[in-house]
Amino acid sequence: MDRKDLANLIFPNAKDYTYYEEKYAKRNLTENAIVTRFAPSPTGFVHIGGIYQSLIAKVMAKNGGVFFVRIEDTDQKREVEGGIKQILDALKDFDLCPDEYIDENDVDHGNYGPYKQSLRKDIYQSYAKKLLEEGNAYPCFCSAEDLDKIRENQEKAKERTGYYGKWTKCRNMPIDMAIEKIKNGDPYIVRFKSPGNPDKKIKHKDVIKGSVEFPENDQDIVIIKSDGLPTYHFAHLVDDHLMGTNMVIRADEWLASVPLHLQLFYVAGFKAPKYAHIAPMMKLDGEGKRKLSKRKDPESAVSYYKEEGIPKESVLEYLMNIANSNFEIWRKQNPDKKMEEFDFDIKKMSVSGALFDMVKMLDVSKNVISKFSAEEVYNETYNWAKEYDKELLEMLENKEYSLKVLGIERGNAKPRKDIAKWSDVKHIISYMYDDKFDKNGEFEYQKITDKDEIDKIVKLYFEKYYDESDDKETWFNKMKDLSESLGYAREVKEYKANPEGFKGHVGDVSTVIRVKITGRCNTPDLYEILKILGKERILKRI
RNA sequence: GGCCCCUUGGUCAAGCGGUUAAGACAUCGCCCUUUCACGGCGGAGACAUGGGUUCGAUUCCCGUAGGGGUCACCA
Repeated sequence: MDRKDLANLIFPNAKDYTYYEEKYAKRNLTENAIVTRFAPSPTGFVHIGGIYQSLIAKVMAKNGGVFFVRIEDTDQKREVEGGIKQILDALKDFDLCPDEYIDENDVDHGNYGPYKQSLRKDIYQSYAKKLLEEGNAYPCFCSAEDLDKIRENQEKAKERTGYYGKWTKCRNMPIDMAIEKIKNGDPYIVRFKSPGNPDKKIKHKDVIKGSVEFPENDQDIVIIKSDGLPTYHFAHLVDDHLMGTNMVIRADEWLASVPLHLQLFYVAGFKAPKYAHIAPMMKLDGEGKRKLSKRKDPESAVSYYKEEGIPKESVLEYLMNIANSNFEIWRKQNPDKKMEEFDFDIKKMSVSGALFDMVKMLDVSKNVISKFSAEEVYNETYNWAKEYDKELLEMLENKEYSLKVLGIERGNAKPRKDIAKWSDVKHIISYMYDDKFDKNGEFEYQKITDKDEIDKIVKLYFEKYYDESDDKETWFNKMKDLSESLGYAREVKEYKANPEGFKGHVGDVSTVIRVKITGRCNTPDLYEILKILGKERILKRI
């Protein structure tokens, strides 16, 4: 009885791995094209970090490379129904559609599928069989209790924990004995037989982190679990080899596994990909920082951005900012270029995690939205409202009118920057809608607060000065005339030069009109507001 | 605890042995402005710490402290 018999006993039906080597031909790409991937688990939660990773993967693959998505569903306990659709939808929402993927109906798009690990069981088993035959893997019969015991002893002896070297029980089990146990029906899993020596170091050059040095791996990690599915590590080896991945872009929590992964590739005889470990986004928590957490931080979910109405362009711009900080300088110089034109350099990515700064994200978003046309703002807000705000939706039903409202101070050289997210819009424009405006509300006036004075100003203005057909200059001059007639300065400068000589200035007076008509002391251009409101509606407000 | 990585203003960050140590967000002041926003100008604000190496260290080396990651039949 030899290793081959053992391998055949464990995987009697597995094809020889060479079958897959031939089936999945090497990709025919230009020399520097990057093949990379996003490999999420369908857990029902899409983390913003996944979008971040995909963004980077997508831009890395843009020059003739391939960006594919592979669903990592080997842990069936964590799988959630509809998880795949959620992931795909999220990518689509952010314009990050992969070149190759599997859809929610298990239909593959691409020639290197299945792009879902639970559908690749046979493939993994073929490769596990290969390792078994070569003596690079072995069945392990240790129970959970055995493993606990080993760990206990290790802790007692103050040695590293894990299944390795002298602590292993099954690594050197005679083949005949293993065969007998299997035939006997003893439960087992398959382990990798690590050739590593932890006294030796391996040097690895990470694309982002640079040179790192680790002790060699000597852990005999599990490659095939008792359910017949592979562990992440083994699936990574097989899938990324077969799918032709040449750069693995993943979260930096994987960095510590690099010695293992490199060893796996080496032992299997395959060329290892390059690794780029990206630092996670962090969040301030008391004194320290921690990763953005699914449980504690709503902004960790991609759904948050959709719900808040933060446009995808804003999120993407902000993420690009974090990824390559010189992006914002480029953006300033190239305000109208598409983000794809930015010369992204993965080597410039930060090695340590940045605090996620929502204030800055919203600032980025204000800039992004300020470049939108009124039509675009309208459409986006409308779509958002359809799903999240019925009241706003009603306000927007009159498109022609809404377009006017949203178009105030928009489209010129210095556009308004007051909208950071679609959920802001209702509050920003509400006074332009009569049913949202309560003329008897408690308004806060700025300088002039005396009720009689306010009434006097308003009365006089609408009786003597206001004319709907005035152009802006005339309107403005009349405001000055009004001010002057009541003892206020025509010009602010005039007032500042001689504050004793006036009751105030034209700004104070126009603020009274502004508050009376809008209920607010801060609004965009009052002339435009009055114009859009129209005489009839205005008079009802006074 | 073992192993690994990191440490420049409140935040994100340029910097690669000699700089007045960029820029952005936030903050403050001024200007512009009939309000606000925008825009312009300016202010305050940083190289964690102790040793080396060097003519000279934010930059290189070692230690200390702090932070983060990882040590599963989870990914």
